[in-house]
Amino acid sequence: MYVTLFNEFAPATIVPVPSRQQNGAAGSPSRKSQGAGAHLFREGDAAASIYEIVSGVFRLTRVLGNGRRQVIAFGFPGDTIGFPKGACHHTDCEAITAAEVIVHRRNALDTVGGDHETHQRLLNAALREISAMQDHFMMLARKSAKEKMASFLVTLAERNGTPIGGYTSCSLPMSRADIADFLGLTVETVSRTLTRLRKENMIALENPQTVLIRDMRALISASQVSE
Amino acid sequence: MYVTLFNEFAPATIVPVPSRQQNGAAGSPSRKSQGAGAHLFREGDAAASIYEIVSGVFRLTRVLGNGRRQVIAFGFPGDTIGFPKGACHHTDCEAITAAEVIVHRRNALDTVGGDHETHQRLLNAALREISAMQDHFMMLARKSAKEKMASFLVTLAERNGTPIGGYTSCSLPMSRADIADFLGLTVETVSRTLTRLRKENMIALENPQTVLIRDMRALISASQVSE
DNA sequence: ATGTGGGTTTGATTTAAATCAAGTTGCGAT
DNA sequence: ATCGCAACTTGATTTAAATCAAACCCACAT
Repeated sequence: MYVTLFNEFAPATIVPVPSRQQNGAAGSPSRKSQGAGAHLFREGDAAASIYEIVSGVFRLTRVLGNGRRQVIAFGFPGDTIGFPKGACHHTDCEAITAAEVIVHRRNALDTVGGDHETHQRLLNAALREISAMQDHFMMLARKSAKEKMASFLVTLAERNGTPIGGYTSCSLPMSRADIADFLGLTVETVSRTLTRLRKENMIALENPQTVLIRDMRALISASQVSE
Repeated sequence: MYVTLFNEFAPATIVPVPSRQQNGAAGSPSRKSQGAGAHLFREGDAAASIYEIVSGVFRLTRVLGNGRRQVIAFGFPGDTIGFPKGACHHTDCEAITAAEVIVHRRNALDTVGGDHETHQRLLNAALREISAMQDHFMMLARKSAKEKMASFLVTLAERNGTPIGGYTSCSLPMSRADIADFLGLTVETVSRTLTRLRKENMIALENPQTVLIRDMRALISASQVSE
């Protein structure tokens, strides 16, 4: 089994499950803190728990033979990271900021006698995830660097942004390399594309980790595949 | 809800479910024949059934604003195509050869009182699918045209190939355009890459729709990300 | 205060794949 | 047979992004 991470913008693998599941035979959930850079788990680890992100941001990656790496998804507070599929993880999961998670034992999932409703929720989450991943296919295969970058910022803003005046401010907790490996680009291209969006007055960079979206309409239209 | 198609090589959305589910309250499955080019369903259609492919090959696609198209997966006999996620399909599904499917009503899935084991199987299938899709991310984002093409042929051969002497013969029921839209390339690049693999003696083209894999070892090594 | 080094930006150049543009090939219809 | 057409292949050229290379910026440690 293998559920990983699901949210709107992440293509992928973060399951937003309303916080509950305190009771029942599933065992009591416990809290866990993670420093920035600490791994929640690694590819190949036995998968025994499902984590609910309370605070902080996580990054899910897969590594390819040589150096090539694919960032599968980013996980934000409210997302849940779980992992069925055999018994071991297929991705690395690392906190990119200090973070806190709630740990649920995953027994409830594989026992056939387990919680029916939990099952249902998990299945729905997995299916939503699949749909989101299909969108990300388009992104990776058919979008230009500018379209990718704009899409990324738009979804990040929807998820993470705070309104400032008429604008939206949005922090980029992940490095340029992470963004590049998520979008299938290089750091240089990510950087260049950001400056390009800046020069076109769609965004401003308050500092390298904070973008101000100055023209959401234009950004959204740039995120769509151009004619 | 939204399960679509899952198999090994398809990144995506074809669920290989052992043929059963004849009994129970789910309603009796019926057969359906499809001519080549006929749609099993379209994006936006209400999703009421799950289909099991008996014969033929299907193509699952998503379309982007202008002409850009992404082929999400190909479905072969033994694969099952289903569709939760709200109540409507998020992809087009078209038979690319004459085909036959078994139709299962999908009631069993959303009813909480439904078949527990079916649920479990579906969830597992979805999770396997997610894992496969993550691999396809790598493919789309990080592989060269040659690596993509080689990967495609290798998985197609595993799934579909028939041994001929020491070689493996493999039919390509889909058009070059389908392959291109699956791999995130253009038709021209697909064609050129095939000739290149041919000139390197890894494959031969018996005719445009049939490849003979002459050196599987080399093809597999070409499918991996080069140093 | 002064290096040191990671992360980021910018610039010059190369390159893989896209695009533009003809040809083939094979097939089904007249 | 041969016409017309769609699918495929091949060739020439362009282009977006990668690569190679050098600064820049800033936090942090000496």
